[in-house]
Amino acid sequence: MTDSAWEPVPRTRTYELVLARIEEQFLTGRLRVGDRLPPERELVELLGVSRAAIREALRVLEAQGVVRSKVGTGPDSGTVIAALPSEGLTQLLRLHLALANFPLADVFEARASLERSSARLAAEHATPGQLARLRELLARMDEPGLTREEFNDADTAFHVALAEAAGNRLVTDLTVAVRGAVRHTILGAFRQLPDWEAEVARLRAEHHAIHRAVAEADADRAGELVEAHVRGFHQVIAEVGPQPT
Amino acid sequence: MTDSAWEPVPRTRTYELVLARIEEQFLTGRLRVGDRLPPERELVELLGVSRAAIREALRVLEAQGVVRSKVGTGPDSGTVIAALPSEGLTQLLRLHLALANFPLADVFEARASLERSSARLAAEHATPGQLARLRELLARMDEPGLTREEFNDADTAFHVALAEAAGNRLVTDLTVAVRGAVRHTILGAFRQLPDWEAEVARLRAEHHAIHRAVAEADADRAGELVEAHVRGFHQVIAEVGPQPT
DNA sequence: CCGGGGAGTTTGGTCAGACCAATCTCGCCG
DNA sequence: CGGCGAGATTGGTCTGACCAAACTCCCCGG
Repeated sequence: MTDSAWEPVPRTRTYELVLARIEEQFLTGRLRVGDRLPPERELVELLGVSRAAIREALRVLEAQGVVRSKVGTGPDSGTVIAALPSEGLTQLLRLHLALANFPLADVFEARASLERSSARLAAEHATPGQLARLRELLARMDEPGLTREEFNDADTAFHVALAEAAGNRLVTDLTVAVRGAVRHTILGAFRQLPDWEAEVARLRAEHHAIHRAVAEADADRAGELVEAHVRGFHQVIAEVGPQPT
Repeated sequence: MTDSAWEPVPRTRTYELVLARIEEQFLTGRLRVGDRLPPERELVELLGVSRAAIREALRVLEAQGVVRSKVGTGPDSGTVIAALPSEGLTQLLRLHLALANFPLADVFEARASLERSSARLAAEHATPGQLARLRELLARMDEPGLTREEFNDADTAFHVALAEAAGNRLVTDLTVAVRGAVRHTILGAFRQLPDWEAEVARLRAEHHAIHRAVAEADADRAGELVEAHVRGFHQVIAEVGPQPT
């Protein structure tokens, strides 16, 4: 304990205190998803700080996907507690990706790991409805004449649906976020592909194989296939080189 | 395309426009980690918006771990681009955990998946220095008389070091974030354990086994051990029941 | 000549107060 | 009975001011 003795208390900013008060309401369960926060002007009186401080705190919560604000007097107006983690996660990942804090390879590595797990769980727990949803997205991707954007969005939806079938909300939101964060990168790479049709054919075949393994409840195979699918896709993206946004 | 036809453009708030401008600088590489943003008052003139709008945007970036602000005139004062994704991630996960958007089981499931991957990669790529770091943390955890908090922090550091040895920054930051987000929960559960000493002994043994597998470059075993370790720990935490913060 | 101690400057932090705009409520009038 | 408009509620934005931290730099005394 000789080092860092008497480290001074960091001056806390007002908006952080506001944030702490609000978080406290979450932890004690006094505020839950769907509830409305008091109006900003009321919080000013309750907490004894300026409206600017209140608003900065609310902006942070909004960026985290915790609240959503609307003007007006309606039942869903005002600032209400929402649960949109994937949006906040997406934005966060996207910025740090832009700042090159996360190499693209790391993102794909994480995807491979998470989605392998999703596929295994989905193979074990997927409901008929979830399997139908996967088939529906397979059909969508099989449609001829899709633009690269349309195909990618269906592709993303397929992987997200797989995560949903696994029944893990955190992994689902992470999947949504990661796909959202690299969307631009992927679309850029798609445009550079020497043979787009061949690539799409390969992706379609792999998706069908994954769906089959999941439908047959073969967790091991489903996991392996998804992992290989993600890695193979990364290979393709990496080969056309990093795209300037 | 019959539904949602003519969906109106959502009125964008000023601070979001500011955010977009700043993000643009990231994407084009004009602003990089370590650079300083113009002073708030200067941004007011550059972008033609009020200082409040600027500040709300900066708060968001700060919450995401993208910038860090300090008063004064020093070289590292002002608002500078930082790269602290784990802090933003931690806060985000913690709030959504508090709001019960993420069941604890989901968090542990994600951990199991990510850390299995980390262990495998670490077994393949760990440098001597990283292995030494792991040994150091093992020794720390072996010290007698540690408080539950001290043990948990060393435990967390061990798992983070493992992720670092795997060489994946995104996964490392996710690991830090997840551990930070459930720190309170874990400490609360620790206090309820019927036999703390026995549990610690088990954790120590498992950590040593993991380190051994990594040191011997046995990826398969390292992965299996970590996955089992995380699941077993979850079992213990879940058994003592959900703790009221 | 050297060094310490202000004064001044820069920069984020905070506040007060005002006005705008979207949206709903409710009662009046046709 | 129905529609429309006034008013209330609420977030969105701006202006302008002052505070406090932290550095720069120069002046004055040794």
